[in-house]
Amino acid sequence: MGSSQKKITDKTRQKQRDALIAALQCFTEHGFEATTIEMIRDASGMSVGSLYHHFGNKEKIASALFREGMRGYARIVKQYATDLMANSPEPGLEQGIKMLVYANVDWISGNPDWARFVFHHRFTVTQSGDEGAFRGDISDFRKMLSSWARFMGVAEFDSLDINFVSSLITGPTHNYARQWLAGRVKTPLSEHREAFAEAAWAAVQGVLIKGSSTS
Amino acid sequence: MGSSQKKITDKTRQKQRDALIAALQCFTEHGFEATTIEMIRDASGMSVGSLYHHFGNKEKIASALFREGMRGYARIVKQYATDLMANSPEPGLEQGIKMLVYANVDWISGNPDWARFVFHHRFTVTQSGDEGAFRGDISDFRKMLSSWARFMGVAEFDSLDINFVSSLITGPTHNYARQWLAGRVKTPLSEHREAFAEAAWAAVQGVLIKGSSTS
DNA sequence: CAAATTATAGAATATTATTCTAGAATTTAA
DNA sequence: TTAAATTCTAGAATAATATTCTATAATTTG
Repeated sequence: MGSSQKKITDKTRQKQRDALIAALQCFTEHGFEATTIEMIRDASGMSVGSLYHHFGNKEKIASALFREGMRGYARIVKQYATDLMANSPEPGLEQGIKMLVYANVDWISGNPDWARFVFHHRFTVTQSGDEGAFRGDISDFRKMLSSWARFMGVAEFDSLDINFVSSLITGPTHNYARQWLAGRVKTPLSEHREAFAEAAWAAVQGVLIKGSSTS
Repeated sequence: MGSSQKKITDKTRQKQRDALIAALQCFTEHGFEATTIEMIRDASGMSVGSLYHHFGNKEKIASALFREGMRGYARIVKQYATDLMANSPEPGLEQGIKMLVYANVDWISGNPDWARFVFHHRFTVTQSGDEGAFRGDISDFRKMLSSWARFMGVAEFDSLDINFVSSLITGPTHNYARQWLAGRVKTPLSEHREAFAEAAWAAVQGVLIKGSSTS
């Protein structure tokens, strides 16, 4: 592919970011379907032409937004991991897993609009347009998990499907988060922070003991 | 509201069902956004006028589809619960919880297109149009869970947020299912059937022991 | 500074959802 | 059985919306 690298200055990058925030507000308020380009134009102050110049089409706006959201998510996970390593010289698998739950709960609680959008578009976006762009972002968490396990010498982990294990860890949190973000449950996700961490650890222990779920 | 009850014959009900199946195929193949009314017209053999006569608009087609999907899901859960009661006179909480996981895994595995659609639209649909219509459907599972717990005299359950507990049980399964349905993981959900059941039980035990997660 | 590139604007166009009108099929009620 | 009422079908007409296009302004590069 002729990757005709356009020069993008910092100022325009910031404008794009602002436009994405405006778009996110629209999506949050009206949903993706219902927001029109016109609405985004209004909210962002950009012209239709500029929006299309920068993003290509509505789908790609969502795509860019998704990637931006994932970057924020990856950032906090990395941060928490770093902190854990700094504070405890020999963190166990339990600490590692709970840390992952905390990072998830905290990011979602602190960035509900981003989280709602990311959850809702993880599916849609991935199968359309510029996939390659965020291939890396998504798997950050997974890679971290497996290197953790390796680092801590949990041999049983190698025989487990990494996707299966991460579902155990984040599944309940994400499931509840979706409900909470959609307003279908009132008790904030954050109130179950500790309980989800405990449950994740218990679940992983459960399969490590039985241990026959090879992939 | 003037509930001007239209008379709906069995034949037309069947036609509607057929149209919904056709719509589901379109959505499965192209995604909701990308499928046009025209496509659904083609696939269903109906005219645009008929489609709008029966469903109202594109969103309502999705809504009807969602409800149809949820009915199928509720049916299998009810079935599994009945079978469990029939086969074991005094089923424990462990059996009950594993049964719920099995029902979920089996329905999703057996109806991937429906599952994909339901997962993707649980959010969208709920916040638009005719909400009341499926208020009941969705909560079937939850109600069953709490009556199970009551039936089995698990007192600790009363102090737990029912939404929290059902996230523990179905969260990992659904999380993995989403990935699998989107083609992002290859190992079929069904291969982890037993492991997810074990994990759910372990997770619930984990919070029951700690038990301080009151709502 | 001049050429080249990138950004902005909004009108023009194309696509798609929705509405509308007329008539066909079916049901209801006598 | 038949006529009125209701429901269904069809596709053209319309409206809403996404996308493209053309022109110009701003910015960067050499």
